[in-house]
Amino acid sequence: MQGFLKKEIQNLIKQRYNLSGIEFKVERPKRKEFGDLATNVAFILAKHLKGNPFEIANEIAEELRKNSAFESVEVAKPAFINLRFSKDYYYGVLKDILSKGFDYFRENIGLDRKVQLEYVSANPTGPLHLGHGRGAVVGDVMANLLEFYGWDVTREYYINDAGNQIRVLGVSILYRYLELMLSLVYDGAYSSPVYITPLGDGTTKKDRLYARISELFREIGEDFERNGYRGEYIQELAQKVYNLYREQILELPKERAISFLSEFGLKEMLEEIKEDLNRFGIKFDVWFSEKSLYQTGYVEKTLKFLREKGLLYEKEGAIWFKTTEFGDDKDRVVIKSDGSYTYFASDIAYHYNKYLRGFNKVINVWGADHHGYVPRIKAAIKAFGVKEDWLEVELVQLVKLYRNGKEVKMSKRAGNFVTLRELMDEVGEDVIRFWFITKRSDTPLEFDIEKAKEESSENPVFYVQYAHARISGIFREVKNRKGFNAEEEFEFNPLLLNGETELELIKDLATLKDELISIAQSREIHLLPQLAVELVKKFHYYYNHYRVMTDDFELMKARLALLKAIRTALRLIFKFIGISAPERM
RNA sequence: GGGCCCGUAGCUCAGCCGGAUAGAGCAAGGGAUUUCUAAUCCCUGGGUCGCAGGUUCGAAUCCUGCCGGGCCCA
Repeated sequence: MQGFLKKEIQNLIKQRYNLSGIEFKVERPKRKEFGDLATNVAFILAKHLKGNPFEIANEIAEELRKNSAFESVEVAKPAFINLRFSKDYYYGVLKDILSKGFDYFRENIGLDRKVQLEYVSANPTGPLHLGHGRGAVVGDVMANLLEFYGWDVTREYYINDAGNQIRVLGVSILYRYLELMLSLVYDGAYSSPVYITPLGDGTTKKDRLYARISELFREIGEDFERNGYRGEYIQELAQKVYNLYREQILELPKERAISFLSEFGLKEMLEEIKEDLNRFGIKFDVWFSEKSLYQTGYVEKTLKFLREKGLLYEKEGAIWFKTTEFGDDKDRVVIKSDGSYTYFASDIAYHYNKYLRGFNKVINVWGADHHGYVPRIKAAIKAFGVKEDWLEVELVQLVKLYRNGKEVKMSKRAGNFVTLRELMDEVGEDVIRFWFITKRSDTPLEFDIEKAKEESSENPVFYVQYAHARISGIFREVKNRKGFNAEEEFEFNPLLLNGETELELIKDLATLKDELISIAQSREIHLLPQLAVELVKKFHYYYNHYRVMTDDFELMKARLALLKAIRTALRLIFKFIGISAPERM
């Protein structure tokens, strides 16, 4: 609708004023009296033409009046142009929605270009927490929108499986495993004859187990104290290790044991993360391993590329990348003086890889604590000779959790954090998904568990879902009592929908497409819940003031048609947000 | 010390590429159902848009400084 008007005006100013490429706004005014759509084009033109805005507005209005799609075109002081579409136009929209369904709202804006979205990408060293959950929803909803609007979308999770923290995971599991073994030895689990029969040297198998446990404790104890992960999940992993391997881990040399447990922990954690995400309605097309970048020589290849461009140099035993040449405020190390690679090195390689895979656009959904990292990765991209806006970084702020009005402080190291899984158990996936995108993602989100649960009846999530359930309820009853199946296609007379609320609802539906497109383009997904609430609010009003199921069969059919169109719109928005559309509540 | 983000109703937040009387949800108070689901609807109150300047016909919105909160880096 907006697009239609915008084009009309653009043509018009080209013809009349010989201007093109003028940026102006077409929007739905806050007040009904100002019409269905309003534009500020006259203000903008006045600046270009150095003319009187009011006069220009009148000139344009005069031209627009010739178009039969508009019922009225008015100029309001200082120089707004307010338009009203004809009823026929709106009835046409309603019929279109019914015949096309979701496709009415579709438009190929992406032009089938390839876009990659990288999100979550949590280190597989612990369960997903709420911050990850927020990033997950943000990434997923963006992907849903872009996919619908004509982009060829790849959803990707980058697994940090190459760094030191994987080793720390192994150390942590080993430590807890040792604790477990120690308590078992004490509790007499190893007191069968096999273990207590003296061996040739006067010791027993049990003695040797005990000695080995003590030895390993001495070797890794300090490391664990300093860096180890403290969460309970580590104990659970240790228990799993014991169930599978019993005391066998003790027989391995220390480093072998650590790397074995690192691998074990990594696999287990990834499985859990996948399960959680699955339940949260999030599926990735690609799980991209950082380690693979080393194994396939990608990191080397990328550094070679940079070296040949003269962008690497040595200083203080380390290899540096001249990111300052591309706008960073200092150069960055890619290979440390001990010869190991930095995370930055593999990140550059990863983005080089994305570039070579031919994506037209790449969107990274990152935790906001990485914001200092953006200039250097952008620098790397510029070094590839790629335009800066090829990469879009969407920063997602923390989720502050409240319980009983008190903030729950979370730290992964200290292990006292609430996991996404726990929250899903407690308040449900739909509530979380909805709430996580009600705020702009770059500002911190406060999430009160008690509120989300206790005030469930006043919860906006249920408010919008209830509308869907109500429509479904009407359809059920109409079928039961009147024997009319509204699910099938049927003819109706739109002229019967001339109540004020009915026309407003149709207008809302007509505007919705423009709004969704705008959200997809600007990535302002926090507006989706607002859109849903606005539409649903009007629906609930309608429900309370108009009766759908009546003896006037023609009127009933027309109203059912309207409800069906609303339901289509709701389902589409729910699909984008990723929440369910319940048939009854 | 440098950089980034935020400050709007009692609370949580929209609005911010300048435009018409600054919005929504929650919370507070009052009302609505013999009818398709009351998880609903209607009405009411509530604001120095952090402060001070500047730009402009016009500023919550843009610029500068300050105050307050958060994050990153050194």
